[in-house]
Amino acid sequence: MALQLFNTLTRKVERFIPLDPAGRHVGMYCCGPTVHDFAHIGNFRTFVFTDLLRRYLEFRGLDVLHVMNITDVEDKIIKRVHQQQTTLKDYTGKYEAEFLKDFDALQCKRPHILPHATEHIPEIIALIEKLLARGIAYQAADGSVYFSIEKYRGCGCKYGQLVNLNFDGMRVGDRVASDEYEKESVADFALWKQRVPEDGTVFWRSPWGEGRPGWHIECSAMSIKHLGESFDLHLGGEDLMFPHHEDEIAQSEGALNLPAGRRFVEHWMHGSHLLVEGKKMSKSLGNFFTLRDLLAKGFSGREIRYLLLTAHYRAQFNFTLDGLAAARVALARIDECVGKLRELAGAASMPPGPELPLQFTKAMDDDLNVSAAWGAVFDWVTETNKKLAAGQLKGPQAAAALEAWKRVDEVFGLGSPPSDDVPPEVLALVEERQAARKAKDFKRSDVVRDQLKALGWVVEDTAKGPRVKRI
RNA sequence: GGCGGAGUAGCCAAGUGGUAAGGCAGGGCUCUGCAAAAGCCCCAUUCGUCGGUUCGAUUCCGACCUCCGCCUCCA
Repeated sequence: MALQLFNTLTRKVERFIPLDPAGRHVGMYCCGPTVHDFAHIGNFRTFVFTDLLRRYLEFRGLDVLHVMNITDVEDKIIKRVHQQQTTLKDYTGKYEAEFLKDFDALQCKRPHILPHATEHIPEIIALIEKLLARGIAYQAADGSVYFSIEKYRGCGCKYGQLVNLNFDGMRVGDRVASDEYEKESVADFALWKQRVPEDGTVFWRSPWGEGRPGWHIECSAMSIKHLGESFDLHLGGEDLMFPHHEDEIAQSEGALNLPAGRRFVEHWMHGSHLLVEGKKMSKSLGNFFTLRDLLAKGFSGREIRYLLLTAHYRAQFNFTLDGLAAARVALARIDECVGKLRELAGAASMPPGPELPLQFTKAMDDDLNVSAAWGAVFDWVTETNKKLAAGQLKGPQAAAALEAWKRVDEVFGLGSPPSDDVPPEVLALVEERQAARKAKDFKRSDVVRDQLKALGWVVEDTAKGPRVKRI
């Protein structure tokens, strides 16, 4: 079977075929964070999804160039920079660093390129100039430059590729109507915003005067620069479909005037939102968790990653702490099994057992069906545990099983659980308990076990002696 | 109002025109001094509701109900 992925352009699951004639290189652009505040785990759901896709493409032998932008200029940022009397760079630098820290904690692979909007002003200006030259953009009386959807359509281009648009049926927000009245048409959007006093020190020179880029143009400029005029994959959260991605297509295809049959992006994919108590997690509703909130509750980045990876990317997913607790237990089951294999395998080295990777690939080829993939993993865990319990696994077989898991985990990216550094006082208690057990003083040994529990450790008596684990 | 998505056991969640994967929780047993871990067994005659097509539908079609998202900054 071949890899199939859902494409928002066609609303169908399609065979994924790279543009590269050799079928090897894949260009992948992900809409990254706007660094105006701490990101919440709803935001990170999308990044974990893009990480999963990248890793799976690599697992399938493709050579992925992964680009994720950092939006470091935007209305909210400008407002806060002004309020806090700081500079754009200081303000966004802080949140970018925090973002990347969380990104790493969730064990996402760093994109190969992390372009910043503010570092691509010349490319943005050049793109707008192309649109003006083609007559698709215009400078309005307020000095800002807008994209004309009417002119764009007049060029034979289609506006409304990702969503069905029916402007008559749309509820045009008050904000759009009152705020940007200089536009020729309500649906037109800003490419370059004329500088206003509230912008403070945040502005760049342009052929149209001082100002700053509109929201959508940065992604067009940066993706074209780093991935070319036509590339394979563009990803983001479902809320970006409209207007952001629709406008990106319009700007890019409008400016590039691509030959017939070619398009800006071949394959668009959108991750569904994370919900909290059945509602969208968002800053404005205040019902969000940041990664640091969850870390403070004692959960690890890898447990959160696991939870986010158990839901299909196109399914809305209701985030709850109960769900996270259940995920912790499920993950521990895998860890327990893999840990035993690791112990048995020792230094033995074997090629991977074929069954798990085969079932895994079958599941993931179907538009990243992670539920089926986890089903394969847990079937494998049960099988492996059975063999372990029966003493049927020797070093080489354990090594082969372990290698199979490693292959799969290159995609899931869970890695090993952090190894426990057992404090001396805990070790002392373990020894004391063991001595009591030898002396058949079980009352005493149970008291010590309770003491260990109070310290946050469980002790397991195995054939090879006692073993402690952090609770 | 327009557009899109979803309703499967206590919870999470796959799936198929031929009779329901997996995880968590729960119950019983084995192992254990007792536990833990692991193993074995049990846990949806049923897939929002009502119709239709069919030999047969949870899976296809229609209507309805409910929920969510987008249409406005937003992953």
